[in-house]
Amino acid sequence: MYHSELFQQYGTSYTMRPPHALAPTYPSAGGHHDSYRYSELDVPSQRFDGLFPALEPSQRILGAPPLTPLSLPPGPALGFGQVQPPCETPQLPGNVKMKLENKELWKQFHSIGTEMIITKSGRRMFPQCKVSVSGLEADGKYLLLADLLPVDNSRYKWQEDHWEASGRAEPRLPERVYIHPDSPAPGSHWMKQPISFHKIKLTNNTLDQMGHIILHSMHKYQPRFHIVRAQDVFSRRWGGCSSFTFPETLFLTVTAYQNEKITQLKIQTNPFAKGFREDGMKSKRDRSIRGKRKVISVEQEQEEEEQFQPEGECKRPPLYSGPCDSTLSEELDIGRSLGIPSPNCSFHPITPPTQTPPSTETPNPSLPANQEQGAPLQMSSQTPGTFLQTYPEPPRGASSLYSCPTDAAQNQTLRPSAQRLPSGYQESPHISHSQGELKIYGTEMGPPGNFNPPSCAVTPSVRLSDEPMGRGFSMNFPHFLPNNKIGLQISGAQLQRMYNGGGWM
DNA sequence: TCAGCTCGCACATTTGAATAGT
DNA sequence: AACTATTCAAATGTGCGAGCTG
Repeated sequence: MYHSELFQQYGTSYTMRPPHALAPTYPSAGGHHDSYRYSELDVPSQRFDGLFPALEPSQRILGAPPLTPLSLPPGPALGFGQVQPPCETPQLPGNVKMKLENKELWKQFHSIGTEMIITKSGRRMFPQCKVSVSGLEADGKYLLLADLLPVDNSRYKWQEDHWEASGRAEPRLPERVYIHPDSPAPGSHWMKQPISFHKIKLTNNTLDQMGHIILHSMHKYQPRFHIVRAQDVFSRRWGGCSSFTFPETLFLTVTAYQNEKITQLKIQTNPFAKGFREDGMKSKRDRSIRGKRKVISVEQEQEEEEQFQPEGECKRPPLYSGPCDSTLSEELDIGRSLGIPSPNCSFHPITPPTQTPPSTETPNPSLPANQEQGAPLQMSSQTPGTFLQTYPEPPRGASSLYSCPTDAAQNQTLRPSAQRLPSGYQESPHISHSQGELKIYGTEMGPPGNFNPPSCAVTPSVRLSDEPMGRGFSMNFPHFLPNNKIGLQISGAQLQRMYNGGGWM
């Protein structure tokens, strides 16, 4: 689920950080940048006046940034020269861990230099981002989010057999966040099976209206994952956030594959590219007979199944058996058969600067504790050989959590205005809306640990109410909120505070 | 001139509705 | 009537390659 599906009326551009952290500018190697403004992405400020009455319109820059409900820590190596305010986001417990499930496959790509196709209409990632989490409270509600961070300020070029930097990066694009469609869900739900982000789509269309993640071609990006705690079903406060990155998931964006090895590995491992395998219709060997349906023997099919289908793959996920996003397994562990060397790269925690940073670079002393510094994402002039050596092994015992202190005092000041809620919202069976608040709620909760949505898909927002849309909106999640069992509320005050750079509470 | 991008193509997979069977 | 299994078509996800563009 993209944020745009949750907050349609605001457009599709939401940043993961408060606007003062956004770079309306062009980051340079020195951490300073020239002013740059995406005028075509500006959103009329009056659209947000109801939500952020206290904000100066001048703060609303770069593609409707104010509307993020998710003010997360800025990424590493972003080149921002602006000091961040102290983060008030409470941390999740230290035992909250995230693991990259399909690490071996990622490593295979990473060893070559992962390339991701981006298209105007949006392209899924392969390998997909698939993680498992632990350490959550079984009955606590959490959101899982993902975004993509630019790794450095360089644009890259493929030179015969390797990537090398070739000039400055394009101006930053509005950062978007992918919200896992199961969100929010109890910790027991997130922990019971791997969580797949396979529905993330990447696009190079800066005017994309579909909510896909907008990236520049020929740039390096690092996926980042967030676990955000929603304190309880009806809470108006959210609390706790942990962010994670995995170095082997770093990739270069392209509109056409540059490295033939990547092409072959994608074809060999991606089920959707089966038709391009050596025994497929589009193989080089068989292109002359294109148009004729290939007859594959049963034995061949079985052989393929054994070779390429992962154990327990859900080829046709049964309905009502749990969220597909969490159970779909589309990737294949063929690393051993391919004999591709695995680089020494592993889970890379986003470590507070107070702890030993796994980076080889000097942490920016001006950065406060709420900024990630642990990920040594700077890469430049790399060859496939050096591609692997960017991430040293994190020190043992390094925290896997992003953390920052809680500001309890400010928490107490959060008093979302009840009058903003439409009349009768408490009786509404689905979602109420108003200028300042989105309220998705229900009256029943299943037993802890027994969360089991009937379908993986979150239907794009469907208008339910007869009220005029105006600045408010109404949504329904028929797949996700059967019998109104799950609730989520975002208050205008919370949004505003997050926009102002505050935390989650 | 050319690197990079767009678009249409063919093929494979996924998805869900329709239908049949129990 | 309810449930399960199967079939089938539409939707979607792939890489390829020709043509376009700046």
